[in-house]
Amino acid sequence: MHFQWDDHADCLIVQLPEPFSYEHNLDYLSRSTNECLFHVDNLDIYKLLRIVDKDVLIAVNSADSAAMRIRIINIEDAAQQPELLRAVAEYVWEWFDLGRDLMPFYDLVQRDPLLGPVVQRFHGLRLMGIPDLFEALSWGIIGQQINLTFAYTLKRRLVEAFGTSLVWEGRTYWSFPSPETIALLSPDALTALQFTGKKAEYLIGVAALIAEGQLTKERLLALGSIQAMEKELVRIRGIGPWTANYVLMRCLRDPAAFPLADVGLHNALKHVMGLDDKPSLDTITQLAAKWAGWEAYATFYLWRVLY
DNA sequence: TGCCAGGTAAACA
DNA sequence: TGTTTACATGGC
Repeated sequence: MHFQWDDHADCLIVQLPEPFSYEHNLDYLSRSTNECLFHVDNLDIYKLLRIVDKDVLIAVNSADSAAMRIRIINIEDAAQQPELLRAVAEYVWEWFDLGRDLMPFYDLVQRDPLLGPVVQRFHGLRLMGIPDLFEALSWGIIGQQINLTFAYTLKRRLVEAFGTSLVWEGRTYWSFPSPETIALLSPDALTALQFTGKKAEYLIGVAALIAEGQLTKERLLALGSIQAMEKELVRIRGIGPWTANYVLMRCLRDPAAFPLADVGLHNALKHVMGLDDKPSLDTITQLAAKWAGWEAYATFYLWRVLY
């Protein structure tokens, strides 16, 4: 990771890899007008980060294609805090998956009749992540078996009820609730927000595991293989194969993670294949064999054809 | 207005 | 081990 503080521009500079399309990433981030965890304003992305008990409001921009500029809005002497700068740069680095070399993926699928046109159309798109494990698991659980529009509504209710916020120039910025906060809730507090009883239990259970320190990104990553991580995640009540792979894909950053049961993936394949019905799981498994090692990226690119 | 939604656990055969 | 059903509610 390369980053430096630019005194003249008063912002953090993170070098961008090739290929990288800020526009395609921004399009992805703009897909819901009901997103509550960041705010896209023209070419700026505003986001509130929690960095060791401090609320840090950042604005990300990429005016030129070679670098990302990150303003740290609410902290006067950010330049004097190297740990803070590093934490911010690392967050953005993970969020945009800047450490990934995309060329092996493109080499693998550019001649694929299904994926070839898709990767060409969204060239430079990165798999936008959810670096925080609790947020990633929560978003997965929230999204189970409901439409995305409603999922965004539920997330907003959760965040606005239990998250932390910062007001800046008339706009309120939110960060995701801490697992410690959610672990202490009774299911009633979540069913009141229209969570189902089960999802309320799942979410509180996961929050407790993380709050107690039993479940961490580091522990999962230390297991080494994707199979071992998936097995460990699926042991947790409320986390099935889909959620486990969703989290492996967007948080643990395994490019071979594959949420096979994903309805969005099914509909995207139906669309690009020109089918009348969604393809069967067997058909998808056969197709995905050609994307081996890059199933997560294939899935993420395919989602883009729908929204 | 009925079917569908970025599934999972639990019951059942 | 593999299949079926309840969950629960909003969106379109």
